[in-house]
Amino acid sequence: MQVYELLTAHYGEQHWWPAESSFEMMVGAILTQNTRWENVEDAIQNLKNANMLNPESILASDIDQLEKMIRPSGFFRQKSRRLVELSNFFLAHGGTHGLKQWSIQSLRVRLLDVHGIGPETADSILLYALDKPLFVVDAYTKRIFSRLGMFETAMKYDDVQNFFFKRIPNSLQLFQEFHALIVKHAKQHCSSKPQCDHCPLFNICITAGEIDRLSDL
DNA sequence: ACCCAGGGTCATA
DNA sequence: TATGACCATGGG
Repeated sequence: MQVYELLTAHYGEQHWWPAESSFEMMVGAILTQNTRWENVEDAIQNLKNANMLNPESILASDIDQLEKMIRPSGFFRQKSRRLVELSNFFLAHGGTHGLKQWSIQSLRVRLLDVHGIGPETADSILLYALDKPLFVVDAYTKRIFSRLGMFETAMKYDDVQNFFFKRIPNSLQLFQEFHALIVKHAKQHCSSKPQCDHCPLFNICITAGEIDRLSDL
């Protein structure tokens, strides 16, 4: 797909997800829900400093302590509960090694069954923590490609995902890079700038406010 | 003072 | 099925 070529030529290889372990990646996936990554980094650092970035410690801690550590990442009351759910799920399935034994589909169903894990969080975990090839759809993806006239913003998650499954090769590497590049582009170019210099994507700005203004045409 | 962020759940019609 | 409210902190 042409968008991928443009992005990768401009930004280079991303090598996502930024985490030192699979479990850390999963924690990050929960914490970054509708939240800037910079805030999540503070929360993760707090957990690391307290030696709490593992499922056993999270389950052993009381909820107040956990909430305090992840406060910078926002929504700390629901997210603390979600981390507990994640930890239970992680241990119940035999950790990263155990999880990797399952097929993509059964893993996805099980992840979606965890309270607080929706389609994007599930697919992110599958793609970046468990090395399962899936296309991750986020708000940026919808804005970029709807702006390019490929589909409507109102398309549902699974329909957008299938749109890409039909058009790009089924490759773990490609899926990992593609989503990372989309997020990279969103952060680097479209935060706080209506017009970007040397924009690799035809000056398509994809912040929430910008797309609303542009859609008035 | 306002808008937004690497979503998801729940209540309502 | 499909909207809307709500969650909460931190940066622009």
